[in-house]
Amino acid sequence: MAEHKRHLFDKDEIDIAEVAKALSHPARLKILRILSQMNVCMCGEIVDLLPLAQATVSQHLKELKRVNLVQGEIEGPKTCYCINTDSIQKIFEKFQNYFNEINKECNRSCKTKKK
Amino acid sequence: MAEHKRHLFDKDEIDIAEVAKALSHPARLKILRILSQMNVCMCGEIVDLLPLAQATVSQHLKELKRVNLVQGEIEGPKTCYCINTDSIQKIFEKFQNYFNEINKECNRSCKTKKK
DNA sequence: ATCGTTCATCGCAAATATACGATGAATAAG
DNA sequence: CTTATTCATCGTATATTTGCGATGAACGAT
Repeated sequence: MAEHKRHLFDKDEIDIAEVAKALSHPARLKILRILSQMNVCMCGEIVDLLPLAQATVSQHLKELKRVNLVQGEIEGPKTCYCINTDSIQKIFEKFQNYFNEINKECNRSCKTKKK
Repeated sequence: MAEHKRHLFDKDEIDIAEVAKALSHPARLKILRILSQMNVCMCGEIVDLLPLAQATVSQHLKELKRVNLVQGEIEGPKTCYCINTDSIQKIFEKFQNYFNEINKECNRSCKTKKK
């Protein structure tokens, strides 16, 4: 009786919501920043830069991979992570479109009666 | 032992994460769309357009107000909701900056070794 | 004053998310 | 083969989110 109704919405909204969810934790935002600065990097390096345990960071990375913001490739015992540039570009465009849409026709907001 | 570590991150990341969280549910994305199309509108109208109970919609509206995406004004027994245009503009700029930042220096991603 | 409408909030149940220690898989090095 | 390193995953505890019925507050209309 909770978190069951997501399916009842438009695919568009569900998709954007998924990405927003992935971006809804400071640790994940920071991981993306780290990855964008460090080029390719390994999980351990990220762990060293965050106040979180290795298991937790691994979970956050998994979530970022799930929505395609990040890609990881196993290299022997290590795993090499990096930003998924193409995907991020597309994702950002979706956000941009959404924001444009909800910001378009709003000259007539209730601020007119605000005072 | 959970959801306690948010405070340990940069204010910047915490702020963006807060907004992303508000945008992380399809119902809330749809509510914003509805508000942007209907000009000002009352909670009841939104409830009619969503597959959710009134109490639930009210909660979602509260969350959207919390991060300033929406403003609401009580008018007698009704409450008039509308998009907070100015605030949305600022919020979008933050997102934009963040995306630009993580997308900047990534010519050197691991796709080079992808194949 | 009473009634109906509109909505916020409370209290609860269930689902998810967050965090971590422990374990195990995979490989490199010895 | 043994060991050390790196990481994913499992299991678990706790916190948060989602959803709703029930209730009550605020007002307009009668």
